[in-house]
Amino acid sequence: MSQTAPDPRVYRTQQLLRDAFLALVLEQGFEAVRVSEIITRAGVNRATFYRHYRSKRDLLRSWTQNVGDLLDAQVESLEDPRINAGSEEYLPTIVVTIFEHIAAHTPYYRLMLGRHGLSSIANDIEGQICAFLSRHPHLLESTLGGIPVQMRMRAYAAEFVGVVKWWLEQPIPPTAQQMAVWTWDLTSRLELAASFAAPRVQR
Amino acid sequence: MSQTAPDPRVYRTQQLLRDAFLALVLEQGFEAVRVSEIITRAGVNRATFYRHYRSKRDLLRSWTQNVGDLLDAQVESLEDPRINAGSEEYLPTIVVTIFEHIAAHTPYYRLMLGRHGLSSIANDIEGQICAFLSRHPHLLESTLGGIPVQMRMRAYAAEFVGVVKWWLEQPIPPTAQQMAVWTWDLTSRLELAASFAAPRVQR
DNA sequence: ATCAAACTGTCGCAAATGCAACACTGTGTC
DNA sequence: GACACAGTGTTGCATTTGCGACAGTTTGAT
Repeated sequence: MSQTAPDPRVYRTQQLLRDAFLALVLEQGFEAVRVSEIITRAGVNRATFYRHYRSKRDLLRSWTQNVGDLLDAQVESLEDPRINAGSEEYLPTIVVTIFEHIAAHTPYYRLMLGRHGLSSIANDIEGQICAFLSRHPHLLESTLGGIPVQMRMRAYAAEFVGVVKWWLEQPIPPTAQQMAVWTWDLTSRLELAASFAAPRVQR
Repeated sequence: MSQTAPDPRVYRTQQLLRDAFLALVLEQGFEAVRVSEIITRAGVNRATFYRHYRSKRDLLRSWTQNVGDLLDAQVESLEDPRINAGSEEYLPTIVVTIFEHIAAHTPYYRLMLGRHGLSSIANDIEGQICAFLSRHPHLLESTLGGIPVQMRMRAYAAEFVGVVKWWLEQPIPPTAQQMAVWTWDLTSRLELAASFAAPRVQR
């Protein structure tokens, strides 16, 4: 997991470049954006840009990387991700944490998943989610009616991305807590349905 | 007129420091704000702060200086400040320019003139306006019923600051153009009243 | 009065950034 | 093809900023 450099100057310039990049992509689309435009709007020198990134695509990769690392770090810092978050029903804190993470990075996720953004990246994000699930196996029952774990991860990832897309479109979005509850309910129902259906599939 | 350094880094840090300073003064008042807080919130190093300013008061002075210089530059660039700005009645472009300038620096002026800001600075600003009027004598008739020019400048300055304060308080403020028209009307009426009253005062 | 803690202001050195110049690539025009 | 033109990467050197350490000052508690 690559650490964001602790030097405030680095943080600043990267932030400036990302802000400029975000605005430009929303205005013109990813392909049309030029490095020159990014650095002009960010007020950053060309040489500085290339000291951080090799291209605009690399900027995007790096951004995704960092946001992902942040989520990982946040999750790692949880004492026990399986513990109830305080609501009456059972609900792992990790689910709430994830939605809070998205809320904290709304601009990024709106860019990546929104209708006018880089929705082509949604696939990558689903892949990242699968990787995330692999790193946190306690989120899934280890076996469930013989359905391959990989397939279940893909199903959950797609479902999750869809829900998040919907969330990001809401003018008055529900809280992260509320989203976590609903999403957890959904997931449980999926698992339940699968556990009923599985025997028949297995014959 | 001190120039703002052309180096983007300088511009950045000064902007960061001003933003942090503005927020902190509005939260706690000028006296309570500490240099440590400013630099922490701005994400700027202590040494850097002192390379630019000698104290928080100096930061304020410098900011005022810069905003004033900007206004001056804008006015200097006008071809003929006396020309009609496009409305049907006579209205010097310089008046519109001034209100547009204030609109462009609303945060600054709200801080300086607002109820919860540094209203103690209003005096300094009135002084600056007088100096500004001195540098642009075409804004005043050279003689008017024997009333000392200095006194008339003070009157206009006070009236102007009062109007601007009102403007900055409006939830849906009138446009700069509209403000210019109204203010110009007011001023004209002042000059007119004076020209009637003056003979009697002179005996 | 004394002491600790927090804040202020300054210093030298390390790291990041800006700048100007350069070669290189594509792109369209004649 | 020849050409101008705009955009891409790279390099050496100047400037700005961050960092850590330091001494002096203010503040507040005992």
